[in-house]
Amino acid sequence: MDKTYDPHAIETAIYQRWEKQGYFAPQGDGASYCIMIPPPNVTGSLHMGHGFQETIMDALIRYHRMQGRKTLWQVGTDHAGIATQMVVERQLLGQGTNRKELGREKFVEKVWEWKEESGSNITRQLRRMGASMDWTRERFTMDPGLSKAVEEVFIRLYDDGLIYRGNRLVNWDCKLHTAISDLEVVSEEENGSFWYFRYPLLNGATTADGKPYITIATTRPETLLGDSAVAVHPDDDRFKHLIGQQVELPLCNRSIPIIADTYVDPAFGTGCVKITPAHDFNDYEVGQRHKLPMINILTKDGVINENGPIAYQGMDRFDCRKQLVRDMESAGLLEKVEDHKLKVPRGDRTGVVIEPYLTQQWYVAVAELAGPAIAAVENGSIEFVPKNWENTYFSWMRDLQDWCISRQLWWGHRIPAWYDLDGKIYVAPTEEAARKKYQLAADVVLTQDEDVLDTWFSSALWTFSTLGWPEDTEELRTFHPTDVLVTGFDIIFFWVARMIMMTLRFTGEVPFKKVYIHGLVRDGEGQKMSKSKGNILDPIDLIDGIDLESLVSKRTDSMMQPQLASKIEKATRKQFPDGIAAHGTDALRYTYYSLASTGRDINFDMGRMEGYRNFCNKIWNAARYVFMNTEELAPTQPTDKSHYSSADLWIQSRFQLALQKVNENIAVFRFDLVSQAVYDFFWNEYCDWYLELSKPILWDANANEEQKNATRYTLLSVLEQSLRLAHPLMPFLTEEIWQKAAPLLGITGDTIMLQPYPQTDDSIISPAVDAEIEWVKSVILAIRNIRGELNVSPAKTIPVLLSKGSAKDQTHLQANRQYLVKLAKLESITWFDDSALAPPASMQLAGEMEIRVPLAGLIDVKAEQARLGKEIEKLQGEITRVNTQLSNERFVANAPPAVVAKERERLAANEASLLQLNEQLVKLGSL
RNA sequence: AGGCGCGUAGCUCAGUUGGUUAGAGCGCUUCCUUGACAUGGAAGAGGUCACCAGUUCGAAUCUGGUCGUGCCUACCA
Repeated sequence: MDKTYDPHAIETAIYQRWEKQGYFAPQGDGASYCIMIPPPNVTGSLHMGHGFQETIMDALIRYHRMQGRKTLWQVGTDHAGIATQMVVERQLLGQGTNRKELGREKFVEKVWEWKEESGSNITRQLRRMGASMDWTRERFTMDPGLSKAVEEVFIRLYDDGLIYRGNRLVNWDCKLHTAISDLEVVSEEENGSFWYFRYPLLNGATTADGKPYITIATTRPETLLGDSAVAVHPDDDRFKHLIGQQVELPLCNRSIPIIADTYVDPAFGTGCVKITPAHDFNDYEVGQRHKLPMINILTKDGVINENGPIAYQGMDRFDCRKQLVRDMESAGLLEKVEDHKLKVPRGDRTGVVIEPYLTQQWYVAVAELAGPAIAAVENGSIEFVPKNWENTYFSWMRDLQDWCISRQLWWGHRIPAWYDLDGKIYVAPTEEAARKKYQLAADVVLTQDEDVLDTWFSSALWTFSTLGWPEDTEELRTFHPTDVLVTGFDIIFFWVARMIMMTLRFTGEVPFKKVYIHGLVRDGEGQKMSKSKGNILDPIDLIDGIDLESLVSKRTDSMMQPQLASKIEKATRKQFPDGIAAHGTDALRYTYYSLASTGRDINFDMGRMEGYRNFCNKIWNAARYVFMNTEELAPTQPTDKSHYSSADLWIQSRFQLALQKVNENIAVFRFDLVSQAVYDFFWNEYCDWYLELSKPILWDANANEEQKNATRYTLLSVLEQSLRLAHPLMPFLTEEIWQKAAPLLGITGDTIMLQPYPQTDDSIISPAVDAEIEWVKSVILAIRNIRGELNVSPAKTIPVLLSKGSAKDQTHLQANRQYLVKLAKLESITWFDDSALAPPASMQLAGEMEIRVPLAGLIDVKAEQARLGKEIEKLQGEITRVNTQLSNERFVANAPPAVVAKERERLAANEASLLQLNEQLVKLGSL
């Protein structure tokens, strides 16, 4: 084995072997365990969030697979209607054409081409992460099986009256020419203006203070063209008398009524509100209440249409705004303009301002679906982790609006609805089926609806459509409901809630029993990663490494704002002067786990990743040591337990404790604690102590062969178990080493992946052995402390004198003398029954036992006095604290007896230690 | 405006139902190339647990409030 671990040399080959051998497929007859991947966009690429998510899922999958469960990780991708269509449209633009020129059929063909071409990108990256998903079952939301499920669901919901067509206001994206759902709109505060317009009163009416006009305030002047009324609050004394009067709508040559509605807040603005039912959600409601005309003034492009005055027709909505304000001003009707902050709704894909727009769309009536979906979480059939997300879920579900599912796109599932010439609707999978279902005469002309379904409609069916529904398949029976959904909070509404509703409706089962909600991956400073901030990290770059120039150009390529680019370049050069080193997949994964505590975002820390890369290297080198001692002569399992040294028994016991921690924490998704348990055990116990403790035995010419064999066996078998313990977290490294370790133990099996996970066995846990090795450690630490504090060269062997210990100390000493000599580098160990006879020395305590390193020629008395002084001071502080505590009667009376007893013991022990140290100090002083 | 989080070492984070001297990694200081590993080993330094009040024998932990900070939802034309 090489001296340094080189992940690059092994990872890809190992993965290819796993996949080729079919290890990712469900196996055996165990209880099923299934996770559905949240399908990434088929044309997308892997980012840090994906990396994190897949890493969590893979650990769960590998863990349960090794537990003997029949495990399926269902993989697949999403067609992502809007995102994908936009990418292809942009490409076409580059080729000097566009989708309209191509026509629908050709365009969709192009998208399929692009999907085939780029679709493998993200799946290749998933493989690099080591994700053990069953690629033979890869699905795509638009493949035939899933499309069939989509049709089936649509038709059944329609037939049940839960899907309907309606003419109402939607969020309209003027760039995409499609409706989008509320969830696809992001509102952010922007600087705008508040324009105060005067609407002249007609028929000689005046306001309470005698003005011949009323003033309204608006943030969207252009909507004036579609006004149907002006509203005031019914109890507003300033305007009460005007209710029912007419005002002139400026520039439009028509008059509109003044109406009363409690929607108006008299304290805001002027207390008068222009009402534009066709272009504002609130106004729409008011319009409905008062039966006002809906005047749509915009085309699908956001241009003023024929309903506007001629002067504005054909004008873009924002140009119109400017022109209209100018015109109002010159008409003397602009009272004032104020700066105003307002939330502007924008499409999350296009970034253009969304218009409330009146169109025909398809809707899912969600009320009936929501009930069971709420109940499933209430009664615990579905559990959120962390639990507090359930509140978010409830609050959203209980105030659910009907779901607009039609999109005016070409890429997606075409809506299975046909219209005859009268516009009558027929819903069926095909035209032929429609004729049959509705018994239509052959001469009835049918045309299919042009729209496609919202992408989330098909993803809502993901858990059961991927398993073959609507057929009653073996897979469905075996793997549904799935065990856990691992996803981010940002799509609880988009996806999780809708999956729950649809799955309950169509399978009668919950889609998953648990929902593990993880946090967002941010950069080391807690900033959201984004292109414009230039702080994006690519998981693949962290695995393979990347040189500075490539990183800079990657981060600054295709920047919209060049001044940002130079800033990003500078920051990048400062943060990564040498680029990013290769860390390997296992180190990246481990970093994710270590940061994956629940209920908070993850600030990705490069420093930590380096630490875990080092951990990988540590494992690698520990394995080298083990193989050095076992390769030539494979150890055999000891026939008698007595052959084991106390260190052998200790490390076996410690392994069990680590295993317990791992099991407990995986069950509650605490991967940070899982990773820490493995790290602590392997580095701080196995490497730091056990490997060192094995040396005195293996290198002792006097030790018998049975003892040596037992130690070599323990070295190897604990290593092998540790590899299995860690495999779900670091699959590649563990596989590589296991391949070498397993044969030495006579283990047959082609891969660690399919080996059983280590089994807990309480009989291996031994508090007595644990205490014994703790004793050894404490003595060694005490001696090392003396060495360190007093600067004794580590190369120098030193004598040690022990005294005042208990019988137990003596027993421990006898059994473990060799460990002390080797690990503390001792020349001799002498037991003094009478410490008064001890020569001048530096002293440390291990319990009551005094440990002395004679001073002669080694150390200066002053330094030793200072060291003792420090110890004494610390002890005194502690004694004072405990004394105060114990002299508090109420503490003694109220605290549990065990706690009081503990404090008393502590006081006694500290006082004894203090006495010993003081004596020592006096002794030194007399020199 | 409501809702949910967060605030612990220089940095990134743990800290179970209140109960030893509040932990880890990175960074820092000193020493060490000894036969697994310098991506290493040994020994250290470093924290008024944001602030205030309360409950309690006892609070990083529970309650209330303040400040700071992040996100989500709904929004006033």
